[in-house]
Amino acid sequence: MIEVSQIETSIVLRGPSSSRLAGTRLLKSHLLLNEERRALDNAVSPPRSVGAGTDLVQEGQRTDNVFIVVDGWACRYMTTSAGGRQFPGLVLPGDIGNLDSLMFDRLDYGVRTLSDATVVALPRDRALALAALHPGIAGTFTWLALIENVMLSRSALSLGRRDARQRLAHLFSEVSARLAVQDGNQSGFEFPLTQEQIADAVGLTGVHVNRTMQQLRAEGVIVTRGRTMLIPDVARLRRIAGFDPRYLHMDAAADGGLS
Amino acid sequence: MIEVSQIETSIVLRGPSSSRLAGTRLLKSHLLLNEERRALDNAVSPPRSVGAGTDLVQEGQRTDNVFIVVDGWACRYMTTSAGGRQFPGLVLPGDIGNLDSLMFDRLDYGVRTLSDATVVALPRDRALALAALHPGIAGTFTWLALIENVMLSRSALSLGRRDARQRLAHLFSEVSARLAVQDGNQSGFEFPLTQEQIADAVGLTGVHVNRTMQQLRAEGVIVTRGRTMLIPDVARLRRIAGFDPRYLHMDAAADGGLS
DNA sequence: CGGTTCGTTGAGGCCCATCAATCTATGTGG
DNA sequence: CCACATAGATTGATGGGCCTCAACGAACCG
Repeated sequence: MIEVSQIETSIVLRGPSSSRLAGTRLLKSHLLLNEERRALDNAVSPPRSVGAGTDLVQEGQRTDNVFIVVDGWACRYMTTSAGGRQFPGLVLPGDIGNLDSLMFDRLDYGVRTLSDATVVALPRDRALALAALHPGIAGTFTWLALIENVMLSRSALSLGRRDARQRLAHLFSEVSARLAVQDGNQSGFEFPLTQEQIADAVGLTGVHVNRTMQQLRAEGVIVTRGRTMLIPDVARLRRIAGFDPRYLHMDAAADGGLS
Repeated sequence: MIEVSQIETSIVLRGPSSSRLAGTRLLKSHLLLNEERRALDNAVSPPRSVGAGTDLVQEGQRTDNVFIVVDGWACRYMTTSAGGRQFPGLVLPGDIGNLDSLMFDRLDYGVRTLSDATVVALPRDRALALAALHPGIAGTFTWLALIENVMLSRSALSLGRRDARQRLAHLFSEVSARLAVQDGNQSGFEFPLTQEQIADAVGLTGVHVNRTMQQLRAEGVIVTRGRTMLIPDVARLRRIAGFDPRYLHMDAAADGGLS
């Protein structure tokens, strides 16, 4: 929060509108020049507040906007014809909901808020125009897409080859790792997902998620109080999950980047 | 094949070396100018022939090259600490094996050939330099990354919410759809995967893949002869799989793109 | 205080994993 | 040309992890 207001004031000096993308993963890209950051910020719509459970984009719908969830949680969701639902990804505060809309006019998943959220829209044509003009912006888009790739690949390993206990441990590991970058390194964090929604994220049933989380609680691996989760021993959780934070590429400086 | 030789000759006129990327998905990008196509072709290493089962990049290894599988099949593979193996993606002829290496110096998966293959390497620094210089190349990289995103997301739905029969149908649907673009629309195609490898792709056991494929054969959904597969009724297969080819974004012209 | 959402618990069953053996095709050396 | 080895496909028996169905409890809310 402190960091956010700092960024806001520093940008207010430059343009007529305060920063709408402050704290966003897009703006945090190390590939961006400050000038490009400002250009992105100006290209984006005014923030909109939406309630939990509203569709930013419906499954299979077409859209011309890339939605950035400045605050709050959302999910990408898909459904089978039989009614099964799966979240291919969670959208955490500051994340982009539908980067695919940068290139494709139709989305094969939907984006829905899981909590009250404030959202900002980046029109595709403006995004593409900026990318064509600014190499840093273009590089940031691939960078963001590749990070999602990494998370989706790891998720495939979980869904395909891990049991319920490990899948849940992996989900909690990933979420805590992704949040840690934005919130500083706390061991407790907001986790607004319903058990049913957790089930949709890890490919299980709500009932089984319940039983498995009870087991994890009994072991002391996780502590839940209301909608907040606390992980007493992150290393242990990660050991259970087989989770290696090194491949999340959150600290971009450690990677090759533009070199 | 006809198309390939056309591209070759048209490029031979321009540069000293014949096209190394002909027929490759990278070169087929609709975002590319011919000048950019030539630049990419010149940035790439000479083709190398490798046998089946060789690692282009080992799991968790660092590399400075993006490998393009000009011919033959490969897979991205990951393993759990318990020894479970999962393919987050198949690399078909003309596909890029490790696009992630464009931005990250360390890969969290490995890339291994599934058949004899000829491979070409694109050094990261050269790729990034080209991307910074040519908007079409930069856009192509995001486009490729986003396509992989789509496939990974659909795979997540399969792994999380579909049974063995549907998963196999989905795999065969996707492979046939991806191949159709390159080979013309045939109903039969080379499918060099072992049943064990199919199992690694869909998150099942080799034994169960065997039984389920027998069922699909008995129903006449698929016909296998040696390493070639034939799908008598593609529509039926796709119905079983819940597969919608519209979201594969193979015919790029139909999409928004650069507009 | 009735309704709704979400968490929890129990019973029963199925899909798929596991283990292990057999069969077939292919290749190799003597 | 045959004995042998190996990789991959096939089959059977058994068990377990997770699903399904169903009910109940708890928290929240107008």
